[in-house]
Amino acid sequence: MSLATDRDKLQSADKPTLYKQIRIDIERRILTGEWPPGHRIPFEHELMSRYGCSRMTVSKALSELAQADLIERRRKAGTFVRRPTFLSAVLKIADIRAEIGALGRSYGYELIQCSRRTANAADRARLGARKTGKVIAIACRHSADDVPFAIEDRLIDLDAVPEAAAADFATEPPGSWLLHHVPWTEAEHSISAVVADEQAAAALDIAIGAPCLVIDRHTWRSARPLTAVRLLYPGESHKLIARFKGG
Amino acid sequence: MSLATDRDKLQSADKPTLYKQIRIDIERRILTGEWPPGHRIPFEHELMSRYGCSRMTVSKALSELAQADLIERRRKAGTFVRRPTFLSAVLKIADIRAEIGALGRSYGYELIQCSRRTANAADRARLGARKTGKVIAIACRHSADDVPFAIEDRLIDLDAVPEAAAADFATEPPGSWLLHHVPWTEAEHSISAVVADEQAAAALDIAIGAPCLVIDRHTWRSARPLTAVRLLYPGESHKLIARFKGG
DNA sequence: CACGATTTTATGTATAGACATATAGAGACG
DNA sequence: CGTCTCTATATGTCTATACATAAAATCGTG
Repeated sequence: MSLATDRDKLQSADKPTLYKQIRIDIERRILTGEWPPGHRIPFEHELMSRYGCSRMTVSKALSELAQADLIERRRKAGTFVRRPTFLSAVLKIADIRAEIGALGRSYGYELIQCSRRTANAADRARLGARKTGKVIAIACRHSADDVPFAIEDRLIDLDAVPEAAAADFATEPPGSWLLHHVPWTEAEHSISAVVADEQAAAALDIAIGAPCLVIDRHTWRSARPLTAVRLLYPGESHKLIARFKGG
Repeated sequence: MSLATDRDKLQSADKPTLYKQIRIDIERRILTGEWPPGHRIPFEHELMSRYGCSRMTVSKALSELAQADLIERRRKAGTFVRRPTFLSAVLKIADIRAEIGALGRSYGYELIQCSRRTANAADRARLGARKTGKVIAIACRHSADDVPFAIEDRLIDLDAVPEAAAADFATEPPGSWLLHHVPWTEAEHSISAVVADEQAAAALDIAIGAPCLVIDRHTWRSARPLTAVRLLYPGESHKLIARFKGG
Protein backbone atom coordinates (compact mmCIF):
# COMPACT_ATOMS: atom_id res chain seq x y z
CA MET A 1 0.00 0.00 0.00
CA SER A 2 1.23 3.42 -0.96
CA LEU A 3 2.25 6.20 1.31
CA ALA A 4 1.82 8.71 -1.51
CA THR A 5 -0.39 11.63 -0.72
CA ASP A 6 -2.40 13.87 -2.98
CA ARG A 7 0.52 16.27 -2.74
CA ASP A 8 2.36 14.26 -5.38
CA LYS A 9 -0.54 14.47 -7.76
CA LEU A 10 -0.86 18.21 -7.29
CA GLN A 11 2.85 18.93 -7.39
CA SER A 12 3.39 16.95 -10.53
CA ALA A 13 0.64 18.88 -12.26
CA ASP A 14 2.62 22.07 -12.59
CA LYS A 15 4.03 25.01 -10.73
CA PRO A 16 1.81 27.04 -8.41
CA THR A 17 2.67 26.93 -4.77
CA LEU A 18 1.27 24.22 -2.57
CA TYR A 19 -1.23 26.25 -0.60
CA LYS A 20 -2.58 27.74 -3.80
CA GLN A 21 -3.01 24.31 -5.31
CA ILE A 22 -4.87 23.17 -2.23
CA ARG A 23 -7.08 26.23 -2.49
CA ILE A 24 -7.76 25.57 -6.15
CA ASP A 25 -8.41 21.89 -5.49
CA ILE A 26 -10.99 22.63 -2.81
CA GLU A 27 -12.48 25.42 -4.86
CA ARG A 28 -12.91 22.99 -7.73
CA ARG A 29 -14.75 20.47 -5.60
CA ILE A 30 -17.09 23.19 -4.41
CA LEU A 31 -17.72 24.66 -7.84
CA THR A 32 -18.38 21.34 -9.47
CA GLY A 33 -20.85 20.49 -6.75
CA GLU A 34 -18.80 17.55 -5.51
CA TRP A 35 -18.90 19.29 -2.14
CA PRO A 36 -22.32 20.95 -2.05
CA PRO A 37 -23.34 23.80 0.25
CA GLY A 38 -23.39 22.66 3.86
CA HIS A 39 -20.85 19.91 3.24
CA ARG A 40 -18.22 19.65 5.94
CA ILE A 41 -14.76 19.98 4.51
CA PRO A 42 -12.24 17.51 5.95
CA PHE A 43 -10.62 18.71 9.16
CA GLU A 44 -7.31 20.45 8.87
CA HIS A 45 -5.55 17.37 10.24
CA GLU A 46 -7.08 15.21 7.54
CA LEU A 47 -6.07 17.73 4.87
CA MET A 48 -2.56 17.78 6.34
CA SER A 49 -2.09 14.09 5.73
CA ARG A 50 -4.01 14.17 2.46
CA TYR A 51 -1.73 16.83 1.01
CA GLY A 52 1.30 15.90 3.07
CA CYS A 53 1.98 19.32 4.48
CA SER A 54 1.79 21.28 7.70
CA ARG A 55 -1.35 22.68 9.24
CA MET A 56 -0.26 26.26 8.61
CA THR A 57 -0.28 25.54 4.91
CA VAL A 58 -3.78 24.10 4.70
CA SER A 59 -4.91 26.81 7.07
CA LYS A 60 -3.65 29.47 4.70
CA ALA A 61 -5.60 27.93 1.83
CA LEU A 62 -8.75 27.71 3.93
CA SER A 63 -8.32 31.26 5.21
CA GLU A 64 -8.30 32.64 1.70
CA LEU A 65 -11.40 30.66 0.79
CA ALA A 66 -13.06 31.99 3.92
CA GLN A 67 -12.08 35.55 3.03
CA ALA A 68 -13.66 34.98 -0.36
CA ASP A 69 -16.85 33.85 1.40
CA LEU A 70 -16.75 30.44 -0.21
CA ILE A 71 -16.52 28.54 3.03
CA GLU A 72 -17.37 29.16 6.64
CA ARG A 73 -15.13 28.09 9.50
CA ARG A 74 -16.52 27.35 12.92
CA ARG A 75 -14.37 26.47 15.89
CA LYS A 76 -14.80 22.99 17.14
CA ALA A 77 -17.43 22.25 14.51
CA GLY A 78 -15.26 22.37 11.42
CA THR A 79 -15.27 24.05 8.03
CA PHE A 80 -18.33 24.07 5.77
CA VAL A 81 -19.20 25.03 2.23
CA ARG A 82 -21.27 28.17 2.38
CA ARG A 83 -24.82 28.18 1.13
CA PRO A 84 -24.98 30.99 -1.40
CA THR A 85 -27.78 33.38 -0.61
CA PHE A 86 -26.60 35.98 -3.07
CA LEU A 87 -25.14 36.15 -6.47
CA SER A 88 -22.04 37.73 -5.03
CA ALA A 89 -19.80 39.37 -7.53
CA VAL A 90 -17.15 42.00 -7.76
CA LEU A 91 -18.40 45.06 -9.53
CA LYS A 92 -15.90 47.40 -11.04
CA ILE A 93 -17.07 50.76 -12.14
CA ALA A 94 -14.45 52.80 -13.89
CA ASP A 95 -14.75 56.52 -13.90
CA ILE A 96 -16.31 57.66 -17.12
CA ARG A 97 -13.15 59.08 -18.64
CA ALA A 98 -11.29 55.82 -18.08
CA GLU A 99 -14.28 53.85 -19.30
CA ILE A 100 -14.46 55.72 -22.59
CA GLY A 101 -10.70 55.52 -22.96
CA ALA A 102 -10.84 51.78 -22.48
CA LEU A 103 -13.35 51.56 -25.31
CA GLY A 104 -10.79 53.19 -27.59
CA ARG A 105 -12.94 56.25 -28.11
CA SER A 106 -11.94 59.84 -27.64
CA TYR A 107 -13.15 61.40 -24.44
CA GLY A 108 -14.89 64.75 -24.37
CA TYR A 109 -15.85 66.72 -21.31
CA GLU A 110 -17.90 69.83 -20.94
CA LEU A 111 -18.61 71.66 -17.72
CA ILE A 112 -22.14 72.99 -17.86
CA GLN A 113 -22.39 74.60 -14.50
CA CYS A 114 -20.32 74.77 -11.33
CA SER A 115 -21.24 76.75 -8.30
CA ARG A 116 -20.30 76.93 -4.66
CA ARG A 117 -22.95 77.70 -2.13
CA THR A 118 -24.00 77.23 1.45
CA ALA A 119 -25.93 73.99 1.65
CA ASN A 120 -29.68 74.40 1.61
CA ALA A 121 -32.17 71.90 2.95
CA ALA A 122 -32.39 70.01 -0.36
CA ASP A 123 -28.60 69.70 -0.54
CA ARG A 124 -28.42 68.34 2.97
CA ALA A 125 -31.18 65.85 2.28
CA ARG A 126 -29.48 64.69 -0.88
CA LEU A 127 -26.13 64.20 0.81
CA GLY A 128 -27.74 62.71 3.89
CA ALA A 129 -25.81 65.10 6.07
CA ARG A 130 -27.37 66.60 9.16
CA LYS A 131 -25.38 69.77 8.94
CA THR A 132 -23.06 71.04 6.31
CA GLY A 133 -21.41 74.30 5.54
CA LYS A 134 -20.55 74.77 1.91
CA VAL A 135 -21.09 72.49 -1.05
CA ILE A 136 -20.07 72.47 -4.68
CA ALA A 137 -22.77 71.73 -7.23
CA ILE A 138 -21.63 70.55 -10.62
CA ALA A 139 -23.41 69.75 -13.85
CA CYS A 140 -21.39 68.39 -16.71
CA ARG A 141 -21.51 66.24 -19.81
CA HIS A 142 -19.28 63.41 -20.95
CA SER A 143 -19.01 62.42 -24.59
CA ALA A 144 -17.35 59.66 -26.58
CA ASP A 145 -16.19 60.52 -30.08
CA ASP A 146 -18.19 63.74 -29.76
CA VAL A 147 -21.41 61.85 -29.14
CA PRO A 148 -23.05 62.56 -25.75
CA PHE A 149 -22.33 59.65 -23.45
CA ALA A 150 -23.74 60.69 -20.10
CA ILE A 151 -24.74 63.73 -18.12
CA GLU A 152 -23.70 64.15 -14.54
CA ASP A 153 -25.22 66.11 -11.69
CA ARG A 154 -23.05 66.14 -8.60
CA LEU A 155 -22.89 67.59 -5.13
CA ILE A 156 -19.67 67.62 -3.11
CA ASP A 157 -19.53 68.36 0.60
CA LEU A 158 -16.79 70.96 0.91
CA ASP A 159 -16.40 70.43 4.64
CA ALA A 160 -15.69 66.74 4.14
CA VAL A 161 -13.55 67.30 1.04
CA PRO A 162 -11.89 70.69 1.47
CA GLU A 163 -9.32 69.88 -1.22
CA ALA A 164 -12.12 70.07 -3.78
CA ALA A 165 -12.09 73.84 -3.45
CA ALA A 166 -8.77 73.93 -5.25
CA ALA A 167 -9.67 71.49 -8.03
CA ASP A 168 -10.34 72.80 -11.49
CA PHE A 169 -13.49 71.08 -12.65
CA ALA A 170 -13.48 73.01 -15.90
CA THR A 171 -10.69 70.80 -17.18
CA GLU A 172 -10.89 67.66 -15.05
CA PRO A 173 -14.16 65.78 -14.60
CA PRO A 174 -15.13 65.63 -10.93
CA GLY A 175 -15.47 61.83 -10.95
CA SER A 176 -11.87 61.33 -12.02
CA TRP A 177 -10.61 63.95 -9.65
CA LEU A 178 -12.43 62.44 -6.69
CA LEU A 179 -11.45 58.89 -7.55
CA HIS A 180 -7.78 59.80 -7.57
CA HIS A 181 -7.69 62.24 -4.69
CA VAL A 182 -10.32 61.25 -2.18
CA PRO A 183 -10.30 57.95 -0.31
CA TRP A 184 -13.68 56.52 0.56
CA THR A 185 -14.93 53.64 2.62
CA GLU A 186 -18.52 53.06 1.58
CA ALA A 187 -20.54 53.62 -1.53
CA GLU A 188 -24.13 52.89 -2.35
CA HIS A 189 -25.55 52.67 -5.82
CA SER A 190 -29.14 52.94 -6.78
CA ILE A 191 -29.88 52.01 -10.35
CA SER A 192 -33.13 52.85 -12.06
CA ALA A 193 -34.69 53.72 -15.39
CA VAL A 194 -36.44 56.91 -16.44
CA VAL A 195 -37.58 58.46 -19.67
CA ALA A 196 -35.80 61.54 -20.90
CA ASP A 197 -37.45 64.85 -20.14
CA GLU A 198 -36.96 67.84 -22.40
CA GLN A 199 -33.77 68.98 -20.72
CA ALA A 200 -32.11 65.56 -20.61
CA ALA A 201 -33.12 64.85 -24.18
CA ALA A 202 -31.48 68.06 -25.34
CA ALA A 203 -28.27 67.39 -23.41
CA LEU A 204 -27.97 63.81 -24.57
CA ASP A 205 -29.23 64.47 -28.08
CA ILE A 206 -31.98 61.88 -27.88
CA ALA A 207 -35.74 61.98 -28.22
CA ILE A 208 -37.99 63.10 -25.41
CA GLY A 209 -39.46 59.94 -23.88
CA ALA A 210 -36.45 57.80 -24.81
CA PRO A 211 -35.33 55.42 -22.04
CA CYS A 212 -32.37 56.40 -19.87
CA LEU A 213 -30.39 54.52 -17.28
CA VAL A 214 -29.86 56.36 -14.00
CA ILE A 215 -27.11 55.63 -11.53
CA ASP A 216 -27.29 57.42 -8.20
CA ARG A 217 -24.13 57.01 -6.24
CA HIS A 218 -23.51 58.15 -2.70
CA THR A 219 -20.05 57.94 -1.22
CA TRP A 220 -18.94 58.13 2.40
CA ARG A 221 -15.75 58.03 4.37
CA SER A 222 -16.31 56.54 7.80
CA ALA A 223 -20.02 57.28 7.66
CA ARG A 224 -19.44 60.89 6.62
CA PRO A 225 -21.04 61.85 3.31
CA LEU A 226 -18.56 63.00 0.69
CA THR A 227 -20.47 63.30 -2.52
CA ALA A 228 -23.73 62.43 -4.22
CA VAL A 229 -23.92 62.04 -7.96
CA ARG A 230 -26.60 61.22 -10.50
CA LEU A 231 -25.50 59.92 -13.87
CA LEU A 232 -27.91 59.73 -16.76
CA TYR A 233 -27.03 57.46 -19.67
CA PRO A 234 -28.93 57.01 -22.92
CA GLY A 235 -30.68 53.66 -22.71
CA GLU A 236 -28.16 51.66 -24.67
CA SER A 237 -26.62 48.91 -22.64
CA HIS A 238 -24.22 49.76 -19.90
CA LYS A 239 -22.12 46.79 -19.03
CA LEU A 240 -21.04 45.58 -15.63
CA ILE A 241 -18.71 42.65 -15.42
CA ALA A 242 -19.22 40.44 -12.43
CA ARG A 243 -16.85 37.62 -11.75
CA PHE A 244 -16.80 34.92 -9.15
CA LYS A 245 -14.49 36.02 -6.40
CA GLY A 246 -11.10 34.57 -5.76
CA GLY A 247 -8.40 34.98 -8.39
CA MET B 1 14.49 56.40 25.50
CA SER B 2 11.65 53.99 25.36
CA LEU B 3 11.66 50.50 23.96
CA ALA B 4 7.90 50.53 23.65
CA THR B 5 6.56 49.72 20.23
CA ASP B 6 3.28 50.61 18.60
CA ARG B 7 2.16 47.16 19.67
CA ASP B 8 1.44 48.48 23.15
CA LYS B 9 -0.72 51.24 21.79
CA LEU B 10 -2.70 48.87 19.61
CA GLN B 11 -3.01 46.15 22.23
CA SER B 12 -4.22 48.52 24.90
CA ALA B 13 -6.93 49.80 22.57
CA ASP B 14 -9.07 46.70 22.86
CA LYS B 15 -9.45 43.15 21.84
CA PRO B 16 -8.94 42.17 18.19
CA THR B 17 -5.97 40.03 17.41
CA LEU B 18 -2.66 41.61 16.61
CA TYR B 19 -2.53 40.95 12.89
CA LYS B 20 -6.04 42.32 12.52
CA GLN B 21 -5.10 45.46 14.38
CA ILE B 22 -2.11 45.91 12.12
CA ARG B 23 -4.37 45.46 9.11
CA ILE B 24 -6.85 47.99 10.43
CA ASP B 25 -4.09 50.41 11.31
CA ILE B 26 -2.60 50.32 7.83
CA GLU B 27 -6.04 50.42 6.26
CA ARG B 28 -6.80 53.56 8.26
CA ARG B 29 -3.68 55.30 7.04
CA ILE B 30 -4.59 54.49 3.47
CA LEU B 31 -8.21 55.51 3.76
CA THR B 32 -7.45 58.79 5.47
CA GLY B 33 -4.98 59.62 2.74
CA GLU B 34 -2.05 59.64 5.16
CA TRP B 35 -0.49 57.05 2.86
CA PRO B 36 -1.69 58.07 -0.62
CA PRO B 37 -1.72 55.83 -3.71
CA GLY B 38 1.79 54.94 -4.75
CA HIS B 39 3.18 55.39 -1.25
CA ARG B 40 5.62 52.68 -0.22
CA ILE B 41 4.50 50.99 2.94
CA PRO B 42 7.33 50.32 5.43
CA PHE B 43 9.18 47.08 4.78
CA GLU B 44 8.09 44.05 6.70
CA HIS B 45 11.18 44.28 8.86
CA GLU B 46 10.33 47.85 9.82
CA LEU B 47 6.76 46.85 10.61
CA MET B 48 8.08 43.96 12.70
CA SER B 49 9.93 46.30 15.01
CA ARG B 50 7.25 48.95 14.86
CA TYR B 51 4.59 46.53 16.05
CA GLY B 52 6.96 44.29 17.97
CA CYS B 53 5.94 41.04 16.33
CA SER B 54 7.22 38.42 13.93
CA ARG B 55 7.35 38.74 10.17
CA MET B 56 4.67 36.09 9.67
CA THR B 57 2.26 38.29 11.56
CA VAL B 58 2.79 41.46 9.58
CA SER B 59 2.86 39.34 6.44
CA LYS B 60 -0.58 37.97 7.24
CA ALA B 61 -1.96 41.47 7.65
CA LEU B 62 -0.40 42.60 4.39
CA SER B 63 -1.58 39.49 2.55
CA GLU B 64 -5.17 40.22 3.45
CA LEU B 65 -4.84 43.81 2.31
CA ALA B 66 -3.33 42.55 -0.93
CA GLN B 67 -6.18 40.08 -1.42
CA ALA B 68 -8.57 42.98 -0.94
CA ASP B 69 -6.67 44.89 -3.65
CA LEU B 70 -5.82 47.74 -1.35
CA ILE B 71 -2.08 47.30 -1.69
CA GLU B 72 0.30 45.76 -4.15
CA ARG B 73 3.34 43.75 -3.13
CA ARG B 74 6.40 43.49 -5.35
CA ARG B 75 9.40 41.39 -4.51
CA LYS B 76 12.53 43.32 -3.82
CA ALA B 77 10.72 46.60 -4.42
CA GLY B 78 8.37 46.60 -1.46
CA THR B 79 4.68 47.08 -0.79
CA PHE B 80 2.73 49.99 -2.23
CA VAL B 81 -0.68 51.56 -1.85
CA ARG B 82 -2.65 50.78 -4.97
CA ARG B 83 -3.83 53.52 -7.22
CA PRO B 84 -7.55 52.95 -7.52
CA THR B 85 -8.52 52.76 -11.15
CA PHE B 86 -11.97 51.46 -10.41
CA LEU B 87 -14.66 51.95 -7.91
CA SER B 88 -14.33 48.37 -6.85
CA ALA B 89 -17.19 47.10 -4.80
CA VAL B 90 -18.88 43.90 -3.87
CA LEU B 91 -22.24 43.59 -5.51
CA LYS B 92 -24.76 41.27 -4.00
CA ILE B 93 -27.81 40.40 -5.98
CA ALA B 94 -30.33 38.31 -4.12
CA ASP B 95 -32.62 36.09 -6.05
CA ILE B 96 -35.95 37.80 -6.47
CA ARG B 97 -37.85 35.64 -4.02
CA ALA B 98 -35.32 36.32 -1.27
CA GLU B 99 -35.21 39.99 -2.21
CA ILE B 100 -38.96 40.42 -1.86
CA GLY B 101 -38.95 38.38 1.33
CA ALA B 102 -36.27 40.64 2.77
CA LEU B 103 -38.49 43.63 2.06
CA GLY B 104 -41.15 42.07 4.25
CA ARG B 105 -43.56 41.70 1.38
CA SER B 106 -45.38 38.56 0.31
CA TYR B 107 -43.86 36.85 -2.69
CA GLY B 108 -45.96 35.76 -5.61
CA TYR B 109 -44.82 33.66 -8.54
CA GLU B 110 -46.55 32.78 -11.73
CA LEU B 111 -45.20 30.56 -14.46
CA ILE B 112 -46.31 31.95 -17.78
CA GLN B 113 -44.67 29.51 -20.10
CA CYS B 114 -42.19 26.67 -19.86
CA SER B 115 -41.09 24.54 -22.76
CA ARG B 116 -38.32 22.16 -23.60
CA ARG B 117 -36.92 22.15 -27.09
CA THR B 118 -33.89 21.44 -29.19
CA ALA B 119 -31.82 24.62 -29.30
CA ASN B 120 -32.30 26.68 -32.41
CA ALA B 121 -29.84 29.20 -33.79
CA ALA B 122 -31.29 32.05 -31.74
CA ASP B 123 -31.04 30.02 -28.53
CA ARG B 124 -27.44 29.14 -29.22
CA ALA B 125 -26.59 32.76 -29.97
CA ARG B 126 -28.26 33.91 -26.78
CA LEU B 127 -26.44 31.37 -24.64
CA GLY B 128 -23.21 31.90 -26.49
CA ALA B 129 -22.87 28.14 -26.96
CA ARG B 130 -21.44 26.76 -30.16
CA LYS B 131 -23.46 23.62 -29.95
CA THR B 132 -26.20 22.59 -27.62
CA GLY B 133 -28.73 19.86 -27.48
CA LYS B 134 -31.83 20.67 -25.52
CA VAL B 135 -32.77 23.84 -23.71
CA ILE B 136 -35.55 24.88 -21.37
CA ALA B 137 -37.23 28.20 -22.12
CA ILE B 138 -39.10 29.82 -19.27
CA ALA B 139 -41.21 32.94 -18.96
CA CYS B 140 -42.54 33.91 -15.56
CA ARG B 141 -43.64 36.77 -13.41
CA HIS B 142 -42.67 37.74 -9.86
CA SER B 143 -44.90 39.87 -7.70
CA ALA B 144 -44.70 41.54 -4.30
CA ASP B 145 -47.93 41.89 -2.32
CA ASP B 146 -49.75 40.93 -5.51
CA VAL B 147 -48.25 43.83 -7.44
CA PRO B 148 -46.12 42.83 -10.44
CA PHE B 149 -42.46 43.17 -9.50
CA ALA B 150 -40.55 41.81 -12.47
CA ILE B 151 -40.92 39.58 -15.47
CA GLU B 152 -38.32 37.02 -16.32
CA ASP B 153 -37.37 35.39 -19.60
CA ARG B 154 -34.86 32.60 -19.20
CA LEU B 155 -33.03 29.96 -21.16
CA ILE B 156 -31.28 27.03 -19.48
CA ASP B 157 -28.82 24.77 -21.26
CA LEU B 158 -30.03 21.27 -20.41
CA ASP B 159 -26.77 19.65 -21.42
CA ALA B 160 -24.84 21.78 -18.97
CA VAL B 161 -27.51 21.54 -16.26
CA PRO B 162 -29.19 18.16 -16.69
CA GLU B 163 -30.67 18.32 -13.18
CA ALA B 164 -32.93 21.11 -14.40
CA ALA B 165 -35.02 18.53 -16.24
CA ALA B 166 -36.30 17.26 -12.92
CA ALA B 167 -37.02 20.66 -11.38
CA ASP B 168 -40.59 21.85 -11.07
CA PHE B 169 -40.57 25.42 -12.28
CA ALA B 170 -44.32 25.67 -11.80
CA THR B 171 -43.81 25.96 -8.05
CA GLU B 172 -40.22 27.12 -7.66
CA PRO B 173 -38.87 30.11 -9.55
CA PRO B 174 -35.94 29.11 -11.77
CA GLY B 175 -33.63 31.75 -10.29
CA SER B 176 -33.97 30.35 -6.78
CA TRP B 177 -33.67 26.80 -7.99
CA LEU B 178 -30.50 27.52 -9.94
CA LEU B 179 -28.91 29.59 -7.19
CA HIS B 180 -29.29 26.76 -4.71
CA HIS B 181 -28.55 23.82 -6.96
CA VAL B 182 -26.10 24.90 -9.61
CA PRO B 183 -22.60 26.15 -8.87
CA TRP B 184 -21.22 28.76 -11.23
CA THR B 185 -17.90 30.39 -11.78
CA GLU B 186 -18.56 33.46 -13.89
CA ALA B 187 -21.43 35.77 -14.42
CA GLU B 188 -21.83 38.82 -16.57
CA HIS B 189 -24.49 41.43 -16.15
CA SER B 190 -25.61 43.91 -18.70
CA ILE B 191 -27.87 46.62 -17.35
CA SER B 192 -29.89 48.88 -19.56
CA ALA B 193 -33.10 50.85 -19.80
CA VAL B 194 -35.99 50.39 -22.20
CA VAL B 195 -39.53 51.62 -22.46
CA ALA B 196 -42.33 49.13 -21.96
CA ASP B 197 -43.86 47.71 -25.10
CA GLU B 198 -47.44 46.54 -25.16
CA GLN B 199 -46.68 43.07 -23.90
CA ALA B 200 -44.40 44.16 -21.07
CA ALA B 201 -46.82 46.89 -20.05
CA ALA B 202 -49.62 44.36 -19.77
CA ALA B 203 -47.53 41.90 -17.76
CA LEU B 204 -46.20 44.54 -15.36
CA ASP B 205 -49.45 46.52 -15.21
CA ILE B 206 -47.81 49.76 -16.24
CA ALA B 207 -48.34 52.21 -19.08
CA ILE B 208 -46.93 51.60 -22.53
CA GLY B 209 -43.86 53.80 -22.85
CA ALA B 210 -43.09 53.71 -19.13
CA PRO B 211 -39.40 53.23 -18.31
CA CYS B 212 -38.17 49.77 -17.36
CA LEU B 213 -34.86 48.53 -16.01
CA VAL B 214 -33.42 45.53 -17.82
CA ILE B 215 -30.89 43.15 -16.35
CA ASP B 216 -29.40 40.58 -18.70
CA ARG B 217 -27.43 37.98 -16.82
CA HIS B 218 -25.32 35.25 -18.34
CA THR B 219 -23.86 32.56 -16.14
CA TRP B 220 -21.07 30.08 -16.87
CA ARG B 221 -19.29 27.28 -15.14
CA SER B 222 -15.71 27.00 -16.30
CA ALA B 223 -16.48 28.87 -19.50
CA ARG B 224 -19.49 26.69 -20.28
CA PRO B 225 -22.77 28.59 -20.60
CA LEU B 226 -25.39 27.52 -18.07
CA THR B 227 -28.21 30.00 -18.39
CA ALA B 228 -29.17 33.35 -19.85
CA VAL B 229 -31.87 35.45 -18.27
CA ARG B 230 -33.50 38.80 -18.93
CA LEU B 231 -35.28 40.52 -16.08
CA LEU B 232 -37.56 43.47 -16.68
CA TYR B 233 -38.39 45.72 -13.74
CA PRO B 234 -40.75 48.68 -13.68
CA GLY B 235 -38.62 51.82 -13.58
CA GLU B 236 -38.79 52.43 -9.88
CA SER B 237 -35.41 52.27 -8.23
CA HIS B 238 -33.67 48.96 -7.90
CA LYS B 239 -31.05 49.13 -5.25
CA LEU B 240 -27.58 47.63 -5.32
CA ILE B 241 -25.46 47.98 -2.25
CA ALA B 242 -21.76 48.31 -2.86
CA ARG B 243 -19.36 48.39 0.01
CA PHE B 244 -15.66 48.91 0.25
CA LYS B 245 -13.98 45.55 0.37
CA GLY B 246 -12.36 44.07 3.41
CA GLY B 247 -14.52 43.61 6.47
C1' DC C 1 -34.98 14.76 32.82
C1' DA C 2 -33.19 19.43 33.05
C1' DC C 3 -29.35 22.18 33.52
C1' DG C 4 -24.96 23.80 34.72
C1' DA C 5 -19.98 22.59 34.99
C1' DT C 6 -16.21 20.25 32.72
C1' DT C 7 -13.72 18.21 29.07
C1' DT C 8 -12.51 17.74 24.42
C1' DT C 9 -11.51 19.35 20.06
C1' DA C 10 -11.09 22.12 15.78
C1' DT C 11 -9.94 26.39 14.49
C1' DG C 12 -7.29 31.00 15.45
C1' DT C 13 -3.17 33.36 16.30
C1' DA C 14 1.63 33.79 16.92
C1' DT C 15 6.63 32.45 16.79
C1' DA C 16 11.48 31.59 14.91
C1' DG C 17 13.79 29.84 11.40
C1' DA C 18 14.63 28.21 6.74
C1' DC C 19 14.82 28.35 1.94
C1' DA C 20 12.74 30.05 -2.63
C1' DT C 21 12.21 33.57 -6.03
C1' DA C 22 11.79 37.73 -8.37
C1' DT C 23 14.03 41.89 -9.32
C1' DA C 24 16.03 46.66 -8.53
C1' DG C 25 20.18 48.36 -8.65
C1' DA C 26 25.20 48.08 -8.78
C1' DG C 27 29.04 46.91 -11.21
C1' DA C 28 31.51 44.94 -15.30
C1' DC C 29 32.23 45.13 -19.96
C1' DG C 30 31.95 46.15 -24.68
C1' DC D 1 26.70 55.08 -23.37
C1' DG D 2 24.11 50.95 -23.61
C1' DT D 3 23.76 46.35 -22.06
C1' DC D 4 24.79 42.43 -19.64
C1' DT D 5 25.71 39.94 -15.30
C1' DC D 6 25.73 39.57 -10.65
C1' DT D 7 24.33 40.47 -6.09
C1' DA D 8 21.72 42.21 -2.43
C1' DT D 9 17.26 42.33 -0.74
C1' DA D 10 12.14 42.23 0.02
C1' DT D 11 8.57 39.41 -0.48
C1' DG D 12 6.67 34.37 -0.89
C1' DT D 13 6.19 29.93 0.96
C1' DC D 14 6.67 26.37 4.31
C1' DT D 15 7.64 23.99 8.74
C1' DA D 16 7.19 22.64 13.61
C1' DT D 17 5.60 24.14 17.71
C1' DA D 18 2.90 26.52 21.18
C1' DC D 19 -0.81 28.38 23.31
C1' DA D 20 -5.53 30.77 22.94
C1' DT D 21 -10.38 30.42 22.22
C1' DA D 22 -14.93 29.06 21.13
C1' DA D 23 -18.20 25.75 21.19
C1' DA D 24 -19.85 20.90 20.82
C1' DA D 25 -20.12 16.98 23.61
C1' DT D 26 -20.03 14.82 27.90
C1' DC D 27 -20.66 14.32 32.60
C1' DG D 28 -22.58 15.13 37.08
C1' DT D 29 -25.75 16.71 39.98
C1' DG D 30 -30.19 18.19 41.79
